[in-house]
Amino acid sequence: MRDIHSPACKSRQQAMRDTFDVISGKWKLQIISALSERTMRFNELSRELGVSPRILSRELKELEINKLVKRTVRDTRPVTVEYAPTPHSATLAPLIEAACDWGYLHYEKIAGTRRPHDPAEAISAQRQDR
Amino acid sequence: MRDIHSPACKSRQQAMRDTFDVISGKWKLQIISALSERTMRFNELSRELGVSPRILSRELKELEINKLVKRTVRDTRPVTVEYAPTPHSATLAPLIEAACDWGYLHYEKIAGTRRPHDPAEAISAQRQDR
DNA sequence: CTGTATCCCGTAAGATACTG
DNA sequence: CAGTATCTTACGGGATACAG
Repeated sequence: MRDIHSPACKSRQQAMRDTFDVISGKWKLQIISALSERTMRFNELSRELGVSPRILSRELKELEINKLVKRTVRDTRPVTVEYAPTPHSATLAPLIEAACDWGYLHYEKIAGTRRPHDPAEAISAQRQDR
Repeated sequence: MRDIHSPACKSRQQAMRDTFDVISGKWKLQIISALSERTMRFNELSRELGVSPRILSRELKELEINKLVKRTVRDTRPVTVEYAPTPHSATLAPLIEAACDWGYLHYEKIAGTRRPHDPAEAISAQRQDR
């Protein structure tokens, strides 16, 4: 949170954008979390998270490009594919921690300052439907 | 990054989703960063970030609902409106730090494993084609 | 089983013009 | 200056069928 105009902060802003380019979207962090718990095959992961094959396939490719999941073809019959977390995906832990912590903090802030009958309402206020 | 199935982690996942519901989108964190540097008026902010009035207006409203920016109408002529960060927006600092840090780390990881002439290419690889 | 190919929809985001 | 109104496009995401 420094001068947005300084070269140093241009980089910071850029780094932040890079991060969110890589991990944003509905599924990426969920996939990483799930695989961090235990490795899974394609369909297993699909069922576990409730994500359609098309989306899952795309997300896994992107994660693999960024070295955040490891894809292993197992020579079974029929062939199965095992997806696993990587050392690099473990480095996301602090970010995930910070995100969780802030989620709790924000909930307290918002829910705590509103009348009792509408807790957590503002938290998703920006999403009309869903 | 614990058991995704445990009750504790259900809450964690939820907290993470809450966080990203609030700060996701192309502009929210950029707005907060910019305002943390110095308070700005509406058009100033618009030009500074290169975001259209329509989008900026919407983003600022959402941020205000979540107590992440403070809107102050100044009694000038014509009327001007000053946007400022809040104490609550300052609590995002650790998350922003973590995101910046990971962005750098990831850049090193990806760029470092690629041929010198295409740095940062994989970082946005997932957005190129399609 | 592991994906791909199609088709569809809602929403984020941009461009531009306009109002108070 | 501070927004709002309209229009348009791009894309994320979902459903389903199907291919290897």
